[in-house]
Amino acid sequence: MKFLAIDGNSIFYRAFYGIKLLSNKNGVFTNAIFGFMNIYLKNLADLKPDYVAVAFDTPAPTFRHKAVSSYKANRKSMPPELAQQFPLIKDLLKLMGVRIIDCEGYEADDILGTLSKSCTDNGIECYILTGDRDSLQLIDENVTVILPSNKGDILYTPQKFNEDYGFPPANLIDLKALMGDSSDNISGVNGIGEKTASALVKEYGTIENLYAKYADSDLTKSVKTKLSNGADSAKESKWLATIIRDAPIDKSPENYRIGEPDTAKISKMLTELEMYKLLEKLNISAVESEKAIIPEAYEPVEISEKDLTDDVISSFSNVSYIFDGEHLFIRDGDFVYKTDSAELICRFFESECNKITDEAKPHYRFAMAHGVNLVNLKSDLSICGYLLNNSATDYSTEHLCAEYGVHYYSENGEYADLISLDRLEKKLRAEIEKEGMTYLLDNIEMPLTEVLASMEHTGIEVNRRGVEDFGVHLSELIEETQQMIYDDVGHEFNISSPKQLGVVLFEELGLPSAKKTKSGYSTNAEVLENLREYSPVVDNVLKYRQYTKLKSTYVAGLLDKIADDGRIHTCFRQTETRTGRISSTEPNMQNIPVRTELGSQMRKFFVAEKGKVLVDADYSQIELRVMAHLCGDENMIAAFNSGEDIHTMTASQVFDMPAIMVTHEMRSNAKAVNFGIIYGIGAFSLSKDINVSVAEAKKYIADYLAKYPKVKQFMDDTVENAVKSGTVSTMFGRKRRIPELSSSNKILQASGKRIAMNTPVQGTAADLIKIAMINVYRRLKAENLQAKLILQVHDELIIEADISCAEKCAELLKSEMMNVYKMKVPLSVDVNTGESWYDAKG
DNA sequence: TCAATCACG
DNA sequence: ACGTACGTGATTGAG
Repeated sequence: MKFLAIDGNSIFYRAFYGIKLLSNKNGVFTNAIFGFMNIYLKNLADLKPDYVAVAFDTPAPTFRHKAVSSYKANRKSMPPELAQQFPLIKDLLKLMGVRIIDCEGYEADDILGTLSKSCTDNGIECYILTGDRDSLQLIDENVTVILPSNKGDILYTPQKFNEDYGFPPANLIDLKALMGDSSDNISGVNGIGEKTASALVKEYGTIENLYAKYADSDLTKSVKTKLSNGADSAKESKWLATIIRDAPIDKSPENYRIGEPDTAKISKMLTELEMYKLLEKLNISAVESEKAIIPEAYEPVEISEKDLTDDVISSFSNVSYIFDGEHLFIRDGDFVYKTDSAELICRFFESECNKITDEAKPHYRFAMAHGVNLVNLKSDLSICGYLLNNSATDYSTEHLCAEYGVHYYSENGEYADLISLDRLEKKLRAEIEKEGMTYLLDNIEMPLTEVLASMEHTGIEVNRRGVEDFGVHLSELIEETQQMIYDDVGHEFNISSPKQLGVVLFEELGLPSAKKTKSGYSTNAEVLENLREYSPVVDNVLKYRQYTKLKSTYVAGLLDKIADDGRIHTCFRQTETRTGRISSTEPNMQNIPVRTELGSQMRKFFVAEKGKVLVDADYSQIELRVMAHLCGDENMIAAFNSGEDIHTMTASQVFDMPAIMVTHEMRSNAKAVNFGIIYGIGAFSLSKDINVSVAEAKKYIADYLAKYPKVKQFMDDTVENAVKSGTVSTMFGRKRRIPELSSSNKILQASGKRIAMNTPVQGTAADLIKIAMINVYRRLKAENLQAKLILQVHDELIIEADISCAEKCAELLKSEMMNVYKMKVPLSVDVNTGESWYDAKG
């Protein structure tokens, strides 16, 4: 028989600090619960105990016999994010049939001490799970202590303890009696540290034995004096360090037998906490959870399978379907139709019936690859889920069902997703309507999916030879630079390892002010930039970094992604970002180098195919214009209406002088402030950015906000609103929850405020370009132009157009982007045409 | 798997 | 007193 006794407080603390802050959509924090359960479940699986107890310190401890231990020393400063999780973990454990135990006036480890003794008395194997090494004193042949750690748990048996400490576990309290423990307010013997204490314990065992013999021993005079002076303290310390083993608690192991879990309540609780991973681990399906929430949503669905035919397809009016690229299932009421025939699948996609599905982009890709149109797709549930909660990572039907309390028909086996779709869709639609996002869904996100699919499908041509040659050139540069670094340093090392590089720069070469540290020296570009004058190595390291970045991420990375048609087909992700932007992966086509001369060469290899050109258009300062529109500041609007360079105009207005008097530096500083405004400005960062004192930066910001009072008004209102509602939104109703605002952590709060200021601006700009993309896509199609939209880079769109219609496309593109929405300031668009992306960038 | 770094808007 | 601007993705080294 096995007994698992857990120090609840200690493990819970470790779990909290070991896992980044997590919360559900109501702002209830869950990271400690998650971490605790991970540790608990792992040990449960490993040990398979018959009995389990989780001991907690009493909420208002009155420890009569000893000082508070380390984590309790911090009790006053226990963050509310952790404190609020205690009742939850206790409830959860109880639901899992685990007994929670505490005892007025006793610490958790006293309870463990008592339970472990009781186990020994009853011939039961005892395992103590704790993060507190104090408990190691409880180890004996019958009692094992498990210390969880990232590298795997450490099991302390008497043998293992002896190997580590060099004496038996029972003497741990003697060690503490001598060396003390500041975190537990145990004083020990003054002047005796870990080394001496350890040696003494190894030699004498207990302090009683030590004090009986030390006077006649060959210990040094100094040690003898210390021991003699500290005799009382040693005795007191030993008593303090000794864990109590007869606390007044229920000592009968049989009363700690693991009970039956209440799965219904567990799944209800974990669903509310949005802890789906944990549900999965517990092997409790989400089904039971929403049965518990809204049982009325569940009605059994009887399904008859039929084969799909043309006649059947033409009879559809509203259906849901799933498609994995090969197999199509369609549900029409009580009937499920399936087929693997590409021809029938295309027929279905083309048919007029209204369709809902889980994730539509691949379906559009399939249709395009087969030369047909997927029409009347009304709802993509992954996108619905994204609009309702853009911080999730999983928008699968099963997940969404769990989150929104819809029955997931897992009892229908392979049809579970399919059978669940229509109910889920109704629920999500209702939520979206409630949140005012129906327009956003129907008129922006849903139509956009097809546009993105088309862009992915078309792809962009790459000059493979050019990239390869560039790679060879880079290899030469890398080789040269590397050799120069090795020569200067005097030996070889891995320049790409920040750790090794840090040692070389700051220890071997002795470069100054290794200011920034965090698990070592910081060696980022900003730090190195300031060290250039000290050694030629620094400059070469910066070069090496640039070359290797280009080589590995861009040359090698892109070559790897060129498809058989000689083009790159990136994946645009529509449910990824918190602000509403789209992202690009495999490869990321939104971070191709442009800011440096060498890097921008890469863009020469992205080309139009023969007989075509690239038409590139980008918005200038769209985010600042959105800001001007949103806040309605007359001065800022006037600056944009003047049509002059906005940063110069800003400088002119803020410094109150004619534009012609604005110096290069003034413009550049004004530009930095303009950027800062969009990000939720801070004086410190601005000062670093434009290299002035914090005080000066402060003045810049103050002057700016004084000149543009409605900007300040807008920021204040937005933040105030965000704090009240926990949410911000864009012009088109896109929402973002900001749980950081309800954190007690000031830094997180401040970050939440910046997010609140930035998201409406960045998000609205994202909405605008999405609308423009849809309009451009439709016009190219409607006007039958030999041209395709192929890339989007946040404020930039690229069309590959037949030379014959390039001019028309340029006009169309510019006009659709400029006139996408009537704003209080004009939207300015620069458009250029060229053979390559490099050329088309003006 | 995570941290550090750096590419983009 | 604290840490220090918003949003992404890919690669590398190291645990």
